[in-house]
Amino acid sequence: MTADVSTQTAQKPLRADAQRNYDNLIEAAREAFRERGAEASLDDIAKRAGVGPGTLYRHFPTRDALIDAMMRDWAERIDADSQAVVDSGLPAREALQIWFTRFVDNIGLYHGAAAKVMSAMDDPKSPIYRKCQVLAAANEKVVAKAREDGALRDGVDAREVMRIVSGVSTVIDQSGLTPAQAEPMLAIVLDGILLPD
Amino acid sequence: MTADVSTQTAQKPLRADAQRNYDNLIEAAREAFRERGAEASLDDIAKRAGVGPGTLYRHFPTRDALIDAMMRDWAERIDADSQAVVDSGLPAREALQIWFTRFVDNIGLYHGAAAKVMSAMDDPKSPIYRKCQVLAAANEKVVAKAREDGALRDGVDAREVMRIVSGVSTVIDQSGLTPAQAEPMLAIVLDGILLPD
DNA sequence: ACCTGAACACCGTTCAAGT
DNA sequence: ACCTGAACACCGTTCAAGT
Repeated sequence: MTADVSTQTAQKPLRADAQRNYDNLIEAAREAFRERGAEASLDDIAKRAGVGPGTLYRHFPTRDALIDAMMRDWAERIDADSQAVVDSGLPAREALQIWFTRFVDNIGLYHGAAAKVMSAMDDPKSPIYRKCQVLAAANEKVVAKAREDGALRDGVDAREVMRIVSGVSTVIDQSGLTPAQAEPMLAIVLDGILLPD
Repeated sequence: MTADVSTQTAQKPLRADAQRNYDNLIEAAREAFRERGAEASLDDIAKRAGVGPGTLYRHFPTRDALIDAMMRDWAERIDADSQAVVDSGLPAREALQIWFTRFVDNIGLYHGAAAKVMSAMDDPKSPIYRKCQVLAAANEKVVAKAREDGALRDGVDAREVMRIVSGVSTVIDQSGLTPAQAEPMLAIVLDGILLPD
C-alpha cells in the first residue's frame, strides 16, 4: 500500500531528462503557488523550472493535474495525522479539536487551496477528487472514534462535519487570518457536534 | 436615511446618456455574473451593455467597483431580513435558524460571491467593505437579540458567528449544493452557539 | 520519446481621437 | 463631459520543428 514517492507516481518510468523536468516543475509550482496563490501563472512556473511551456502541458494537461501532483505527500500527511489522533487515546473533544486544527493547517497549502479542495469534494470528475476521498476517509475515521466513545450528538454526519470544517478553513484562507484564529469557530463546531456536559 | 435607488448612488447626477450606460452596465453585469460567476469577462459585459470597454472602465475602474454597484439593493434586503427576524418574536433558535438561512441565500448572489464577501470582511480597503459592514451590523443585531433572551452560550461572539456562517455559505457555493443543503451545517452552528436544553 | 519556442487566441486596460 | 475602439500587454494553449 505504501507508494514510491521519490519518482513520478506509479506510472512507467520516465526518461532521465523528463523525470528531472517533471520534478523541477513540481518544485517550481510549489514556490509559485505559495507566493501567488491558486491563480499563479503557468508560464511563470515553466520559466522557473527552466522548461518551455509545452513541456509543462505535456506533463500536466490542466492546472488541476499539476495541483494534484503537487499534493502527492499531502494525502500521506493527512493519513498520518488522523491515525495519530485516533491512536492518542485522548478524550473525544481534545481528539477532535486537534484533528480539526490539523485539518485547517493541511488544507491551507496556498492561497485558494481550501476553496479548490472544497469544489473537488463533490465532483468525481476533478483530478483532485481522489485526494479529497483520502481526506474524507481520514475524517470519517476520527469522527467514528468519537462516536464509539459515545461523545457525539445523534444525527451528526461525518460528511457534514467535513464540510463545515472545510468552510472554516476557507474563511481563514480567504480572510487572510492565521490558522490559530480558527479556534473560536472550531469551538462552535465542537460544541455543535458533541453531547452537552 | 433612505436613499434614492433609481439612479446612480448619491453622487452628482449623470448626463442622460451616461446614466443609461451606467444602468445598462449594471444590468448586463448581473446577467453575466449569474451565468459565468465572479470571473465573468468585463469585455463581454461591455458588449452586452452595448458600450465600449472604455466606458465600463470610466464608470467602474475595478471589477470590485462594479460588483459593489451591483449590490446596491443587497444591503437593504439584508437590513429588512434581519429586522423581520428580530421583530418576529420567535424563540432564539427559530429566529437564528431563519436568519442564517436568509444569510446563506443572500450571500449567494452568483458563483464566487460568498468568497468575495468573505475576503472583503476583514479588508477595509475593499470597495465591498461597506456592504460587509451592513451585513455585520445586521448579524450583530440578531445575535444580540438571542443573547438578551438568555439563549446563547458564554463567550459566543457575533463576529465569529458571522465568519462561520459565511464559511457555510462558501461550502454551498463552491461545492455546487443547493441552499437547502446548508441545513445540517447550520444545525451544527445552532447547537454550537445555543445553551443546551 | 521528449523538448523548444514561435504563434495564436482571449481578455484586461489604456488612451488618442471623436461628439 | 462622455464615448469609442484601436492598441498594447499578459497569459493560456497548441503545434511544427528539432534532438
